[in-house]
Amino acid sequence: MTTDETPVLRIGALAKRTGLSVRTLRHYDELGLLEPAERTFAGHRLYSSAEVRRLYRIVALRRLGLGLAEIAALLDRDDADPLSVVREHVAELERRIRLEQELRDRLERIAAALDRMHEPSVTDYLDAIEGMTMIERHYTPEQLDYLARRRTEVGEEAIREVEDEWPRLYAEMRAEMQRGAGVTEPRVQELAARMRELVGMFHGGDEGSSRP
Amino acid sequence: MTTDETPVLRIGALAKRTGLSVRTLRHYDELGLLEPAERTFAGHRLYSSAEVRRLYRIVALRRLGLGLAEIAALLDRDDADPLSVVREHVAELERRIRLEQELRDRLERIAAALDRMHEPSVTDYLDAIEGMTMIERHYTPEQLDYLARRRTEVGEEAIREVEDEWPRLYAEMRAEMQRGAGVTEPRVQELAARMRELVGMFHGGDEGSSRP
DNA sequence: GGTAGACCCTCACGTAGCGTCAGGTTCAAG
DNA sequence: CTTGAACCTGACGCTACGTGAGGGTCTACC
Repeated sequence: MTTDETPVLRIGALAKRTGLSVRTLRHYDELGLLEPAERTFAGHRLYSSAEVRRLYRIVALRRLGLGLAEIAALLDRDDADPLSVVREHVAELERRIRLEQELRDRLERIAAALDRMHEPSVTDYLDAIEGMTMIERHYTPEQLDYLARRRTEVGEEAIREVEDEWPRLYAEMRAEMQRGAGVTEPRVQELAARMRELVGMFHGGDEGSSRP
Repeated sequence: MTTDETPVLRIGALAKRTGLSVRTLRHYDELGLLEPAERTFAGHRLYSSAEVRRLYRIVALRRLGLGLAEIAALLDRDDADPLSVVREHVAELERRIRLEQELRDRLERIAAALDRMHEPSVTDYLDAIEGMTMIERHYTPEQLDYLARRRTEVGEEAIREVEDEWPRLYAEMRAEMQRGAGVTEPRVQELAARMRELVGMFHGGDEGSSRP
């Protein structure tokens, strides 16, 4: 694997190197979530560094509790911002570590009590179970807010883009028409296409990614 | 909830207190894994402290990666040793914490590189993914050994039981036959049944609990 | 005592994310 | 060339619940 995009890992090698299963990687390919860079003549999958980078993000988001469909939607929107996934992942790890340390301490107290032939209180056990479910609860309210805000910001960016650009496009279009340019003129076509693009950002932009 | 076995938690209360779902608790009841202490006249489930203690062990063993059937088998065998589950659980938490700290450190380096507009190496990403799968790998070799040793010890107990009892059974059987007793005699039938039981411990004892 | 909403029951269909297997082709080392 | 490992596609199956339907119970309040 070189630092450019030369494909060098077959599916088995990638699976072994990452600890994932071949079945998992094929599953992701089937879903269009992680497609190989190319295939050999025989149909073998070849993965390059871009796929590895994307795979990191997939697995990290899985660990954050997102379903595969959600991950696909998110990655297709966010492919320019790899840093945000890493940041979230770090935050999640720190949360887990903290909760696990608390739970471990709690369990050590339970173990000490059992060692002394004292039955721990029921509350101890209930707290321990609750600690376990807290650890496995993937989204804190803060994280959900963050993701929701992210979606909103993308929406807001689109709105601002349209607001900034539309008057300029309109003014240029008007200038062209006052100059007597026809609708087949390349510049007019260009302006019209961009205007259609901006309009399309509003109608095709929201995919409704609520989790069942 | 008092310190004796008075049932006081209904299923919703137990679910809320532990962070588990009502559905999960019902599911465990259906499986006979965690049965309520009693039911009200209306059929509501009532859980006491004994159930809470058992539930702790169930959830802990789930976190260790055992399936529910395996947990049932293990708990039915080990109901006298709650301390071992706590111990294993502590060990698993410490393992996870250690791996998560390593992964967090690794990710922070990746984030720093991305911050500086440097693309991290592919090896960094591969290592990160591997770190994630290591964390989720439930059984360390030591734990597998421990569980295997546990099963072996149970097996050895069965062997000893047969070795101790068989000669006595055989001697009694011989005495009965030298007395002229027929095979239909109750005592002879009893002895034969016990001998069949002991033999069956060898052939029916191993459930092949390998995990796919 | 009556009411209303939260909580409980059983039953049962459905699912996400793979695991496993079958049957066959390709690749790489000896 | 041979052989065994690695790869392909296709497809059935699984675990541990989630969800909804339809109905009864419990508890607090009027």
